Amino acid sequence: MATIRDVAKLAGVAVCTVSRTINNNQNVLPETKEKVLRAIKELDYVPDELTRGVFRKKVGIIAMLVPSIRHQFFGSLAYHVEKELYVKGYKLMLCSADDQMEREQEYMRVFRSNLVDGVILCVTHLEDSVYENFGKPLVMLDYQVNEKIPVVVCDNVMGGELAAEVFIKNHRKHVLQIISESDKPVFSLKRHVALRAALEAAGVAVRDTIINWNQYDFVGYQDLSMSLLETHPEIDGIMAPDMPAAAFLKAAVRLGKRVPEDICVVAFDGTYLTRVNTLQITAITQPLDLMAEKIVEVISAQVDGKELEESLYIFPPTLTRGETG
Amino acid sequence: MATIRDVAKLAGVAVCTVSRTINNNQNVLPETKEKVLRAIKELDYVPDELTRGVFRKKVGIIAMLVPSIRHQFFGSLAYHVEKELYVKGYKLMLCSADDQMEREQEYMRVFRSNLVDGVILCVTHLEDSVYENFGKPLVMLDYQVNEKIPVVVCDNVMGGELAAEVFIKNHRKHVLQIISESDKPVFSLKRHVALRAALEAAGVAVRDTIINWNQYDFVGYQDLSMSLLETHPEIDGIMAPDMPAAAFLKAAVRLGKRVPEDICVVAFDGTYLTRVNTLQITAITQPLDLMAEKIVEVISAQVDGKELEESLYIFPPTLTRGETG
DNA sequence: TTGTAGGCGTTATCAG
DNA sequence: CTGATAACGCCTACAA
Repeated sequence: MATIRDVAKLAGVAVCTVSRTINNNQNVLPETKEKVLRAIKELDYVPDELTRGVFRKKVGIIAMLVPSIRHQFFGSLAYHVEKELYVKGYKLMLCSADDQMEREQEYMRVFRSNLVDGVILCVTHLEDSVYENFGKPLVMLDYQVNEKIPVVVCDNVMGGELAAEVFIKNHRKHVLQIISESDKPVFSLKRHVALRAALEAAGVAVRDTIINWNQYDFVGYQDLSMSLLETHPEIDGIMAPDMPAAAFLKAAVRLGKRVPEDICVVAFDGTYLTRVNTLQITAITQPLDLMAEKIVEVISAQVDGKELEESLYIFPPTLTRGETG
Repeated sequence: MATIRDVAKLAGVAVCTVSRTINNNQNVLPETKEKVLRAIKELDYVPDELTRGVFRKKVGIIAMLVPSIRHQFFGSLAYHVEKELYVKGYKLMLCSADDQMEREQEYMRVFRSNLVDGVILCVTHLEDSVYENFGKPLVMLDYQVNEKIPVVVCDNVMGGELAAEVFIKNHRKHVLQIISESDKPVFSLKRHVALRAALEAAGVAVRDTIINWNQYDFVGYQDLSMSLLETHPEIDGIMAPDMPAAAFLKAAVRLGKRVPEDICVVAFDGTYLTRVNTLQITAITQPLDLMAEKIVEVISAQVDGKELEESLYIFPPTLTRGETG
């Protein structure tokens, strides 16, 4: 790999002239510039972004840490985030904690070593102090450590209420909600509180099942849903994230239940997992494109040293009517 | 952010002593080491991996360029790749070309700027010379430029034949295969040649529909499948990648066709998209875990300057019997 | 065992 | 407009 020195030598100019040519382009005689560009082409020279990064204290990479790349929700979110980042000239470094705390910790360490300019955190199992003392631009998705660390999140209360409406309109009596276990007061818990409140006010019974994210893949959800529906045949409505929702739909159909007459399924998130099924699943859809836009706006503003006006950005979800409720 | 100098000052030693403490740990008096470690902790010092990278000419990051992060196939593959990379101490930088050549090109440029140690390429729309003159460790997934650039791929011929068997056993007469358009002689085309050969030998008619990856999302596939099945009611078998396969299944059911009696669906890839449906889709499953293992082995061997014994690694797919054929 | 000096590839400063 | 020179933060000789 050619260095800037090689280019300078070949072009017969000083190193800094090459540097100027690559960067500002100011104060370089057109013919000198021409010579330099020819040498660059000749040597197939590409500036070392690593070294540049050392100097500028900025590499142009934003990291995004997710529980697992496999989850379609994060795949979709990452898709939109990457798109927005690209427009601003950043590259995305997508990292998967693989649902392990140890790896989450290791990644947080790596992020602090200047390999990235900022971090989008979709997973927050570590101690608050880790985030408080992180020392680099941060955006979180489901948990607010303090007012200094911005959060972009969908309006979970509204989401829970939208779901409740669906169940009420369908005259449900026993609704089951699948709750992801959490060691912290994350925003997504609010949807469950809201759903319960709205349903109980309407005289509907609500049952909670708490699950561990890292314990289930689709097959696991399938087993869980089968046994739950068998044990509790009274259940006539379910709210769950997309993947478990699909599993419950599958289980319900297998058990001979009619959908939506016997059982309603409402998926929370609304990725295309809710559409691939023969029956389209009714969903509370998070506006991932808008959220991604805000996430990128917030993280890049911080990288540029700007002050943020708010620290909490809430986006309303929408109800996507499907055939399951 | 504290630098190595701050640590040295606080610990009352020279900079290089700190460096040695962080790295080798050789030839440092236990008590000196102790002092240094205390200072590191005190200052919450994290070495600047950027600078280290400049020196070592290695950053510990491997990039993976995919057509689009949204595609579950690449999400799953990335999941396994990341897992293997992590074990070897590498971080993954997952990049999405978003099905645009321009972005593919831009990423290839960035990759050469030393921000990554090697690249896993799942998308290869550029001129061969770009890959030939890349100058960094490379692994490709579906296209062999030359014998110097290693390829990890699933046995597409075998995959096509496995699919053909399914159709033949089900006594199909008119099979449709969905082919991704390609400007290059990629390996995945072989599955279609193999399927056609095997089916025609058995007297089964084969129809091809060529699609453009970047033209369809699930809704697009749904429209396509609907119109194709309506226009060609004689079709009684379909081979397609997971997502279009799911779309065809949905369309078939909507059109009142019985599955698998009236129409068989075989998905190629076998990600969990084939499992979330009420009917599990029969699939030709690529061994992504094994492939990822090999990919990482091959890329890291190159980063370490080792010579590769082979340049083509082919993995047999397996037939996952579902309920659609 | 520890410290000093020089270099990695760039860029900014300040002469010329 | 262009060229030395120092600096970024770290690491490896080589010297002490």
